[in-house]
Amino acid sequence: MDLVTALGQAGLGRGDLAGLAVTPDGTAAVAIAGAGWSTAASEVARVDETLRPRWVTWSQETAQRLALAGVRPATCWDVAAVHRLLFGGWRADPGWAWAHLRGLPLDGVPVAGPQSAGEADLFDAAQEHAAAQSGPSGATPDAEHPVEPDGYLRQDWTRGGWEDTPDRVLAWARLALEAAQSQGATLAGSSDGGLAVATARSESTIELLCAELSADGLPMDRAVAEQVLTGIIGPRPRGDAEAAQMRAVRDAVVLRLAPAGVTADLRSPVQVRSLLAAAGVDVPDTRAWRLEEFRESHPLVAALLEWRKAERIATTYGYAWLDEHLGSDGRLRGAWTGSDGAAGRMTASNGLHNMPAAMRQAVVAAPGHVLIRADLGQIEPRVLAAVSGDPALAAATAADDLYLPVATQLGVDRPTAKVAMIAAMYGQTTGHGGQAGRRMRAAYPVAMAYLDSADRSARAGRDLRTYGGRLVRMSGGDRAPAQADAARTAARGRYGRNALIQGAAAELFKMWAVTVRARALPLGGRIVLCLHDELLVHVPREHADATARLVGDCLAETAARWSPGGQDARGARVRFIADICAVRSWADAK
DNA sequence: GATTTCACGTA
DNA sequence: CGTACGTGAAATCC
Repeated sequence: MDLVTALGQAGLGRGDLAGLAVTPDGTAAVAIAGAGWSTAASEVARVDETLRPRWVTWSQETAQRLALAGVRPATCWDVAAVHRLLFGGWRADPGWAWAHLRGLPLDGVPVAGPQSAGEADLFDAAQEHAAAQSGPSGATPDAEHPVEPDGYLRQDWTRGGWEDTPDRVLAWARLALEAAQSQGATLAGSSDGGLAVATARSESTIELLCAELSADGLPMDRAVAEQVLTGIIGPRPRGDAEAAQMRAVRDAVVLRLAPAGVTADLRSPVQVRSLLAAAGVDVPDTRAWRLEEFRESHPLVAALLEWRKAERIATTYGYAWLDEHLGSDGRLRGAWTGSDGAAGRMTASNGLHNMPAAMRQAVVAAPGHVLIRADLGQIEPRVLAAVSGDPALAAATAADDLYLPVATQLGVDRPTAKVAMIAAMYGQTTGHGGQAGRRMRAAYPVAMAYLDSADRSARAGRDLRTYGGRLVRMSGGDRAPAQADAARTAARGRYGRNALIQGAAAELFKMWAVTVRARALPLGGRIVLCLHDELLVHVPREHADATARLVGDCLAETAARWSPGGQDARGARVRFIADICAVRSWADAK
């Protein structure tokens, strides 16, 4: 009997949990209550298309292995992602997550997984060693049981030693299922269980998207990228000598504006500070925002700031960057994570999240395709309205430009209203209060109380939870020093209020993104970039309009589920808006 | 050689 | 008008 039939007969239906483990070579195991199968990744795809269960995985690694085999499941429950939601922080290896679920003392967890690239080699060596030791007939006693008598996961399993026999792969899948069921029960019992479970699902499925983003990459035109670089730092040098000479030429442009006889290594902040002092500019450090006020009066400063721009491109986003990360297929690739350690935003490496704006013109759809660019408008104040349940602020979200009704309400102009709102959300350090600030308290007391509460808790070292249920740890670690001075205490308060807004915005964004991922697939649409409040979807040109509409529809649906409002005591419905357009190049947006 | 600091790109 | 992240080079630590 094939797997689809067997699972169907076993009663596995849409959305039901099914444990899934995949070995590096693409062999899979599927576990449901009371039964399990060893199979090929391609069978996982067939089951997904016909029965569409929610696959339970330990971490994004499973999705990465599936993506290599061309398998892209619709949904999952990722134990690591849900662990980060429930318990905060970044660490989420199986042994660590398991100990949390079982309520075991954390100092007893046997050995952490690899925490840095530097340890990867040791980790691999340990894996090989374990595999060599077990051998064809050398299974150690209890090797088939991943759980120790004391309740912790066995060290050889958490290190990856489960991959050597089909039975062990299956046991690992079964254990993931068990972990997920435990996590689900915990979430369902939390204060807003419905939202928490929904958040756990989107935070999980984002891990599938991350694996796909890493595998697919961002479409980029190498010739355009090289043109951009040529315009800023000159043509590609032919060798190290030429590169050094071009650097020297760029340096000379700045240094000839220095006082006679004075020179410096422009790459050394200490020497730059001395150089500036010799030119009559006395600054405590040489950061751009500090130098900005001297740009007009001192040509040396202006030249230095221009030099810094070019130097940034040359060192971080130059030809070496293209050579290293832009594939011969015209895709820029980096690793993606579904949630960072603080508020749970997505992160990406290799410059995907901090590419200079000038380079956007090189981000171009493939022939016959377009990019649908969608970015959320004024996401943070709208999120504040939703998570705090402030009826007056919720009413203001009806406007396309939220700051206009806020300005009217406060009796100030729009720029003042905007500054007052942002100061309230993130905590100002200068010019405390002010008239606009006092009026904010009067006009939006519920929202302000929400922020004040977050600020107080954070300063006191009490943990916070975002609207969707992510734990933001403020206790322990150096985030809450016993003898905090006033400045550090205030910084913790700002961190806390920011984490609740940024974190909730990230949760809404990810729920939107996984919805778009699912709905755009039949049109051939693929998300190719997530940038905190902005999505890029790569889609065949003939489906451009339909995809643009779909992205907007997905936002409306997601917002309605995420922040119901209207029919209950929460008050007015919060409106979320997105600017959506179809473009050939990312730079053409707006 | 590893870690910290400075600086700056993105949101 | 604050927070977050990732990166690279210099400075510093061990």
